[in-house]
Amino acid sequence: MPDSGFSVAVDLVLLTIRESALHVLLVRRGVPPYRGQWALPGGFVMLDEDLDEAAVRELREETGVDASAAHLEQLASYGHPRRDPRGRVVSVAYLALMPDLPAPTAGSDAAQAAWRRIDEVNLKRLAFDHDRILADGVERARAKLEYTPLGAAFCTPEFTIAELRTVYETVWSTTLDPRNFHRKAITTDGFVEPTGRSTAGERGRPAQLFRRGQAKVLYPPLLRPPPA
Amino acid sequence: MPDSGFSVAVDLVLLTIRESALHVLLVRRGVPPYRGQWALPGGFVMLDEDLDEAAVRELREETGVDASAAHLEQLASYGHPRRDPRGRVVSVAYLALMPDLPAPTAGSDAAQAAWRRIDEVNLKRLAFDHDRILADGVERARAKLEYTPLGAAFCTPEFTIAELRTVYETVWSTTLDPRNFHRKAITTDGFVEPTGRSTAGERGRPAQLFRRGQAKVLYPPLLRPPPA
DNA sequence: GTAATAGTGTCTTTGAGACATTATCTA
DNA sequence: TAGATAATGTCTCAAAGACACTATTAC
Repeated sequence: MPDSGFSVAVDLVLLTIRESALHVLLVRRGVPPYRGQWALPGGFVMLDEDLDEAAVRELREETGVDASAAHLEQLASYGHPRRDPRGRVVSVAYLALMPDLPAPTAGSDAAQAAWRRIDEVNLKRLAFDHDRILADGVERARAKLEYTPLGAAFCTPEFTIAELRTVYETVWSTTLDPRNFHRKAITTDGFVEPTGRSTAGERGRPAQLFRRGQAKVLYPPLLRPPPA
Repeated sequence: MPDSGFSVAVDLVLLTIRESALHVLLVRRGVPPYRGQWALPGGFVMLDEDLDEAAVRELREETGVDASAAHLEQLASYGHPRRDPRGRVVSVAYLALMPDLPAPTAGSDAAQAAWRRIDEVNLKRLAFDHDRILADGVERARAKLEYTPLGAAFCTPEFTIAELRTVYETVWSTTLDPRNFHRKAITTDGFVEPTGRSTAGERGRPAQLFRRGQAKVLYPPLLRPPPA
């Protein structure tokens, strides 16, 4: 009775911040369909694999990134009957946030990979329905910064308050008052925790280093400036 | 190269409020596996069907509910290799919120359907991984009330502020100050909009009737009382 | 010293929490 | 009339926004 003719894929919206801009990792497809076009990295789920496992594996295989260095969460599933000309493919999209490591971004296949600025890539035509998946991923990331400490996922394990603030400013495309942000970061329970260490050798006064706090959710949240 | 041996199902977490308690619609399975056990309503996606379409269809077929009467959104996907003994089934779960219509809840199959109180059903063993799907659905509903006007999805098209407040109190298992809630509902842009009509024939002063506002998100949100 | 950046403090405004009072209906 | 429920108003407190100042480094 059940139709068993489905394939299941995972696609990754892998975001990072480099050169003060939000970037997504794209791969150029080396095989049809959409050969030569840019797409999100991804691949098919194997028959004995859980979805999360497949996402971790694809992250490693297609981008050379170890899952422990990134935050990874399920985003949503996309299953239009004709979204893939090869057949009936349901894609489970994952959102990954990571610091700007000098990651190889070396695709296992001959496909080339590249970080692209979010604000420039939206204009391009991505393969499949990946423009919509990307848009959903970016919006999820923006929303998550409001009520979780996950902004730190874009930073190295130890970071300064100013670095964390630029993450927020970059992802939200806004500017935030450094003093108010500092107060919010310090006083909100479980947002960041001090390491005791400081930066050195930089210009200006050394900054204290923090790591991500243990909170799952920020209370109260750190809301984006209203759209108006 | 892609494994095509997957089946894809949709499962529904259909929530409503009746008798001052949050209820979920469950069906008793008439066929193996898990015969005789309670499960979320759901079924397999057909090969020419989009995921959302399948969710709407299952909502109609398994519960007799028309999608226009409910709020329906994708929740998450579950794909452990052995979550279904019949084979490799990936389930795309949907969350549905609806008013307490005298819905037939008549399963198309011989399966019986029943509304169960959330606080009582958590103890029981549901089929498959449906206990986890249900928990995720309830948490999503609780969170959505904070920053969207979707609490109104539990109400009839026109409702009073007091009715909307009891929705929040029921879903969050808390009590809210009627006067503060009234102020919040009225002054938050796009939360509710007046119809001009009022209740009549009830005890006490008649209440104004409202319908759901147009806002996608509430700003500022209406936060749950802190867990502490 | 100067320039640069980090960190702290204060005032104001907005919004939520606590709570009293008035308004309008049914019985 | 009494009883019930709706709606509004006031005071207080917590937290965000705006903004000035002090602290600590490199040079």
